[in-house]
Amino acid sequence: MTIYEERFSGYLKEKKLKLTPERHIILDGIFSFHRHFDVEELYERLRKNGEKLSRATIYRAIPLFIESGFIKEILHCRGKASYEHVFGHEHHDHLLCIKCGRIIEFKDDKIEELQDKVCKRYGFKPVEHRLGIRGYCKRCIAIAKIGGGIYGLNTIRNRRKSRNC
Amino acid sequence: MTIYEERFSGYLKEKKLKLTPERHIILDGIFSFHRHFDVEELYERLRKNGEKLSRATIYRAIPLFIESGFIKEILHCRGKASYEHVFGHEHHDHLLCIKCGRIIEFKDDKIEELQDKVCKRYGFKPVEHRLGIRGYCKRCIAIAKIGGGIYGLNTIRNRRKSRNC
DNA sequence: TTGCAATTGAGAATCATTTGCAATTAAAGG
DNA sequence: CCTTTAATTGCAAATGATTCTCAATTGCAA
Repeated sequence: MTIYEERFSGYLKEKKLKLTPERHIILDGIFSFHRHFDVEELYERLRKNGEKLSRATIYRAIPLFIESGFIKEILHCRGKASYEHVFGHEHHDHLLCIKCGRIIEFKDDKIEELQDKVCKRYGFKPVEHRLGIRGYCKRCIAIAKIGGGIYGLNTIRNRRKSRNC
Repeated sequence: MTIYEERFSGYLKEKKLKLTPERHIILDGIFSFHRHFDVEELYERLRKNGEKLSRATIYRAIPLFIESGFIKEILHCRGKASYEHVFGHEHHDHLLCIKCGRIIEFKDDKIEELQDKVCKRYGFKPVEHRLGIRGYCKRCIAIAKIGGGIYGLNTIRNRRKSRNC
């Protein structure tokens, strides 16, 4: 039993919830993959792995994983929620391209420090934080330059087409 | 013409977009209301005001307002996006107490600066950003010290009911 | 005034997420 | 092992925010 499994089963017991095979499968799926994921991706990955379970079960399990601190939701894009696992990983923040949807991770200790300072200033005990910057990524800027500038018509049209984030 | 109308019309012209009566109505609607709003609320408010325009037009205008820096998206809860206007208001970030729900606004220029630096590092052009720190506020920490601990069952249950927003 | 690309409204379409329900099952206590 | 019971599942239908389609309209540059 991995440390996550142990911790998760403890969490469930405490809440009088059941450790079902499905939840086990989902947990493994989450921790066997080290990138952002959304429900559909997770579902398909598990399916390809031969697992049998339904989307609904995953949707129903997500809040449990969030609440127990295993995953957290990161920025919404294209009307879809994305998650990443958190347990045992270093914290980082995100740049989200509102044109192509790309997510760039970054980490900046100075920013973290300043956040702690702010918390101290307010007598606030931080548990987690989320910093997301939306804008245009390098590649989309380059493409836009050919087509007439970052804020050209193309950009706006494309953003609309791609369900602006 | 108000200063935001002027600025918005400049923005549109630059992008070869049109300043339609509908966009004007939406702009006024946004700035005549000083709280968070979602599209449905804005739509109904304008309707009650006797304005004739469709939801679709509002949805289509939102990206323009975001991109031109007039509003920003503040949270996605239960599948719905909320916005607040920004123009003429200083930017601020949030401390969110996960026990009592209090929101404390703060501003830190140093953090903003560092964010810009990060963007430069990645060749990223920021449009807007969001920083939210979740944790426990001063008052709740004080209460917890007397009572039974920060993580009361109610807290956890309520968080689940509200879908971890 | 004209030409035309941008915009609009209305409702249909989309698509992620949620829910109702009947059948199944984990887990606690015999 | 057996029973009991509330939790869980899968499926499909429902929901609900957002986007799209398209014909008709309109802002605005020339």
